[in-house]
Amino acid sequence: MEETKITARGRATRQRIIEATGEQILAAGIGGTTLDTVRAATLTSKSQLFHYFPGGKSELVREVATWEGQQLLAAQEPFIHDLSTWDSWIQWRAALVEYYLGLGRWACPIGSLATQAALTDPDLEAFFNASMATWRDTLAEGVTKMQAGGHIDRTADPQRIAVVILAAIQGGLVLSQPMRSAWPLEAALDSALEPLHQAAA
Amino acid sequence: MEETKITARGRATRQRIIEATGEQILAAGIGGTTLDTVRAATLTSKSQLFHYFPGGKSELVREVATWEGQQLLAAQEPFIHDLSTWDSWIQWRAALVEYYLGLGRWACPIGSLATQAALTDPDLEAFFNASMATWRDTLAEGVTKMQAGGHIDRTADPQRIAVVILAAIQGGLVLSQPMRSAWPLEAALDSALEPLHQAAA
DNA sequence: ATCGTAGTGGACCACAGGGTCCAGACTGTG
DNA sequence: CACAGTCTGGACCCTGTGGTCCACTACGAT
Repeated sequence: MEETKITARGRATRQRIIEATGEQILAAGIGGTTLDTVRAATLTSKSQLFHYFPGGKSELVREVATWEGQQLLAAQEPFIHDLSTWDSWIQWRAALVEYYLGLGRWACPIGSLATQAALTDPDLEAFFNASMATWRDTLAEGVTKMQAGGHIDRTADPQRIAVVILAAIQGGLVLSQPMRSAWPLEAALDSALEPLHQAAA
Repeated sequence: MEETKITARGRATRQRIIEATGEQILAAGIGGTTLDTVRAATLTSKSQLFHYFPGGKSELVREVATWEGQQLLAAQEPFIHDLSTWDSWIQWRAALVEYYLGLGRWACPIGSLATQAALTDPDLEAFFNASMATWRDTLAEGVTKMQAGGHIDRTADPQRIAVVILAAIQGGLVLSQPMRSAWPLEAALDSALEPLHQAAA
């Protein structure tokens, strides 16, 4: 998509639409989010929705996904690109939980979006795969640093540990959502980080 | 709901509808499952759908949820009601993975259903909460047995361990789905069971 | 045999919701 | 100022889909 001319005003409107849609999806799911409710929430018109997202709802959802993905990654900075010490891991964990807390809803924007639409939208599935892969690789990188620093067992597979941590996050959120409490997420996450802690201490 | 008269033939049709709907939901999500596709797959008519599920689609989905819930629990028998030895845990784990494998799709019928519809259907959310609670309690019971048998640390909180295990299952499935492989699930699950193993060995 | 009830078929309805169109207002650049 | 292109409003269309209705059949009981 080579960018067609877009003014500051236009960009703001577009962004407003994306964020409002993201909130609605988080609160009511993709199915519970209609173009009409988005239109109402953003004080826009149908034509604007299609002006900025010619591909319609599916394109809008994909844009929301990339936006939320950026937010999620940004929230973990700068710690996620360090992770060379146990203390850095602690800070990363705190920042992540803080991010989810700020959403006001115990759900991963990316994860829940994926489980809802990946079945029917191949593009979205690919995006989800890519997101998870880079996230996983970044964590694995941190594990490798810990190994290099001699803090933990060097024979362990960083990729595997990273996957276990991600699974703990996603699964923890699944349980936190109905319980409306952070503790399942924190318990799962801490448990997954335990091996790193044990060895580092 | 006092049961109205229902013959064997009727019960069979009803069950056929439930199972077919379950498969479609697992494959295409709730949104991707319409009454028409269910009708086609089961060779029934609209009127039958509403004859057996007067509450319409939402009632049908709830019935599917309870059915899948029963299946999920049944698949873990008899091990899940033992769990007094490490060996029993091993067998339980194998049975569970086997169950998910048999679905042909790396997703938890209960979990994915919940993340899709719990937001809009309070009844379904309550059902999901109840399912998770009993599942969790049953696992916690097993942990308690391990503690009583002196296999593991008695100061650990069984409920917490149970939640961590459930989170590993749900999260592992989230990652297994796009990767189309059992290993994320198995890695997450084994990692969560590690504490039990360590002490039991 | 007949009668009542469960079971079935399929036409039909209503409406939500995604998507289209066009006219008009705003904006910034020559 | 003029004009080109962006931005916006809102009426409109149309398909998909949940849900209703009614007539007809199958079948068990008395």
